[in-house]
Amino acid sequence: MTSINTTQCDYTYIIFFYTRIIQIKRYYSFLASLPKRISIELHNMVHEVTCMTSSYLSLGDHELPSNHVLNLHDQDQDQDQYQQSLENKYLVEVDQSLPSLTLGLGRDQDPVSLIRQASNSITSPVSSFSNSTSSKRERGGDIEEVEKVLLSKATNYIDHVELEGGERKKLRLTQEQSFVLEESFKQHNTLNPKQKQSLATHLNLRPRQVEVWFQNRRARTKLKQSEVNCALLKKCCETLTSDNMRLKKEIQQLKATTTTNVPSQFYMQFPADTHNMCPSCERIVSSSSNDGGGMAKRVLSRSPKSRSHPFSQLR
DNA sequence: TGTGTCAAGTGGCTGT
DNA sequence: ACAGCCACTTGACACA
Repeated sequence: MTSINTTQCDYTYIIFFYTRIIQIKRYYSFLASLPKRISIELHNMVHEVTCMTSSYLSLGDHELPSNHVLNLHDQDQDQDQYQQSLENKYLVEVDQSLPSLTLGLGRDQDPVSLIRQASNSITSPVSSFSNSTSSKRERGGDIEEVEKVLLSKATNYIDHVELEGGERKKLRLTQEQSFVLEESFKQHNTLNPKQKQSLATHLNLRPRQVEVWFQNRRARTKLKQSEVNCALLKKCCETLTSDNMRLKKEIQQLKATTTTNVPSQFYMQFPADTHNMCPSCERIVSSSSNDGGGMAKRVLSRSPKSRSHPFSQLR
């Protein structure tokens, strides 16, 4: 229906749109099984591509209404209508600079600038909603990269069909998805690319989403662990404080006793009645044993483990 | 309405 | 240069 003047087209430019059309068709077959509302979104996508390419894209049995088929001569009018209709629907990221053309390349636009425009309208492949462009995962500019980005973009339409007025909608994982991810996390808390890809395929998520889930899950685990450690340290601190108090009292008592009954040169040979081992660090803090050993002796017989500090054990 | 949770964005660091 | 990870942050959402 639209005549394509290939002499004016860069081959890259053709490949770009052709790739996108194929991807959308691929997604359409998936979406065909989903509720009508999702299908509406797909038609919007198709419409977008139609706008961009000015060529009619057939979707098998689900053909677009005739008013969705663009004509080179009424693009501007149709563009306005399209923008208007988008505002009433659930579509994401309506780019005002949506390329109005075109494989036919009329007016004063050149293929290179158009393809740049199209690429710029595509946000980060890792972001479902953000318009920010600073992601370091967005590197590369060849067709293969563009293809990946487009694929991601198409997926975003599926993931976020609930979007209204361009607002960001939070993705909630289903119980099944969470369960599978949890089970996987129990087996290995990091993923290699193959595992990531297979999980993503199995759960119908993007690999990036699986990756993010694992990152957040590791962070949660770490946070929980540090809370446990904190509680443990608090307990240890309380024990040490009370031991310290008791020791001070006992020292005072000892001083009082020894100064009256025993010559000072025998101080070190007193039974170490008031020392025992700290359960965590195994340092001698006090004792209630009557084994007859002196404090010096007990300190010397300290376990080699005492070199490791309780705090380090908690790490 | 305040708060907690969680998916996702961002920037820095590190290993290859 | 790039990928992967982490710490920190943001924003949507659920719930009391």
